[in-house]
Amino acid sequence: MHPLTPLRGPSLAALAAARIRDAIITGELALGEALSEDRLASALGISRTPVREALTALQMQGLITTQPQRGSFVFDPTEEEMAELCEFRLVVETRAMWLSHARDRIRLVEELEAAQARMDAAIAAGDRIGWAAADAALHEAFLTNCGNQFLVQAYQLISGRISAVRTRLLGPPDNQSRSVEEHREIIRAVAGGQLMQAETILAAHVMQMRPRYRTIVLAPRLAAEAGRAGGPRVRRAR
Amino acid sequence: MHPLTPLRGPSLAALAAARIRDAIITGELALGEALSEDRLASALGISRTPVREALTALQMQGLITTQPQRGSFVFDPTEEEMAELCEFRLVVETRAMWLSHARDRIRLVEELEAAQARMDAAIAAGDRIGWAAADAALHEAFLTNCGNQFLVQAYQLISGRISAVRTRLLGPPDNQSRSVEEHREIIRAVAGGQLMQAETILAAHVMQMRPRYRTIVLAPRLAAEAGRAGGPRVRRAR
DNA sequence: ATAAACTATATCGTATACAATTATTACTAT
DNA sequence: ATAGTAATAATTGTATACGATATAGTTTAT
Repeated sequence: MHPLTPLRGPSLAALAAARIRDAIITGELALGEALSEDRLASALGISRTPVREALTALQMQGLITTQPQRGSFVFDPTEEEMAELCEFRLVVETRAMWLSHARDRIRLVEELEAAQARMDAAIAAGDRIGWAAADAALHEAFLTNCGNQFLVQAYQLISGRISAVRTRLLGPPDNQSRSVEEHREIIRAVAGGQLMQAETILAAHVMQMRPRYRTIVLAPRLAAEAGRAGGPRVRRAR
Repeated sequence: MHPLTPLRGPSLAALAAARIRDAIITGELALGEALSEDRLASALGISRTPVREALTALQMQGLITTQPQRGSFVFDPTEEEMAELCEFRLVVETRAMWLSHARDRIRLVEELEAAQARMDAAIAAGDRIGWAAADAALHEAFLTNCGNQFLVQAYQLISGRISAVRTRLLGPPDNQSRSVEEHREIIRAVAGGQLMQAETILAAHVMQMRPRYRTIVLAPRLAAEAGRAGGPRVRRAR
């Protein structure tokens, strides 16, 4: 295939970015949590320089916000931002679905089904992180072969945030079966060439994230704050 | 309006990013040209640290590419990449036009006409850079009030590259009047609520960039290389 | 003359040190 | 007790130094 593999080790900055990104997505770092360059550097066993580079990269992906002389904070969307996020996500995913289907629908369906299989396995094993990862992979399957690198980049602009929020919403088992069933329906529609129908289901599926975010993430937080009995007080962005 | 203005000076890294970005857009730095962190730092009178930060930011905007241990290079799109760039640009601009029109069409038309006026003035004054800037402002007017920050971010993913290429295409005076006339038609259609028509003109207008890029940028370069009489040999990415 | 090996230079990647800014705490006066 | 103030700690922003790697030029052997 390729003439010769690159064979270059990733830089510490890239490794740090990947590691921190993972920590945010899996929930190891909480939404809104303050990040100290010093502590991150110590924790990762490297100096602050590559950590800073990683943080600027993560900032571009919207996973953190940095305030001058104050610190960096894990992103922490309001409900309105969540709505915009979903809206944008839907635009990009939908367009990518059409492009991808037009280019190579066999491959598209294959990848969708592969992700679906991984998801089933993760659910059966009770692996929540694996489930979330497979969910992300399923939706990203629309992008991988859409043929426009800029559409992919546009999706990367939000995919991290989507993944991070998704992890936090993997709660109520009653939603599991529903979500799984919607995925199946989407795949079935795409495989059958019923893209308009797939679009409809996809829209409903994607837009569910907003109310669920409010119920599962925002509401408990407000309740805790009202009762002043909130857990450990964390430094947050304002 | 705002409770209190931030009143914080921008960091050296931000200043450097803006300065280098400007140099790329105005043509002070050539497409494909090699950039040395050391030389940039000396030229800007700062250390390498903020320069590196600026370069990572510019890389995210697609204005440069960085190769490990080799250097950074100003972006230098192939014709295919240029086509994808235009395609994506059209998708985003069109969608933003509809959203913006629905939200506040009065303001949209105002901003379009303001940019148009700036453009006329720049052309009359023979200010090519000013012309290009006004052209960019006109198209960005669709974005500024579309109400979705992520659409704006998606546009920023490519707007720098678009601006940089535009500067290089400001050549043949015969295209000037045509481009100006198209802008007028777009504004007229938007003001009249004829968005479908505006979309059609916008599509033609945006897509012209690809063939013009081939003719004005790519073709002369190939000719020079064939004759081996090319100007000063510059280090380029491979 | 050509190709291979070696040296020198340029460039980036990372660590560390210091300065500037912000937040927190302790303290004092009312 | 509360508001204001000064001292302290924590944090980022920038500069500098050093090592690692890639490129270019030079030398040498065939």
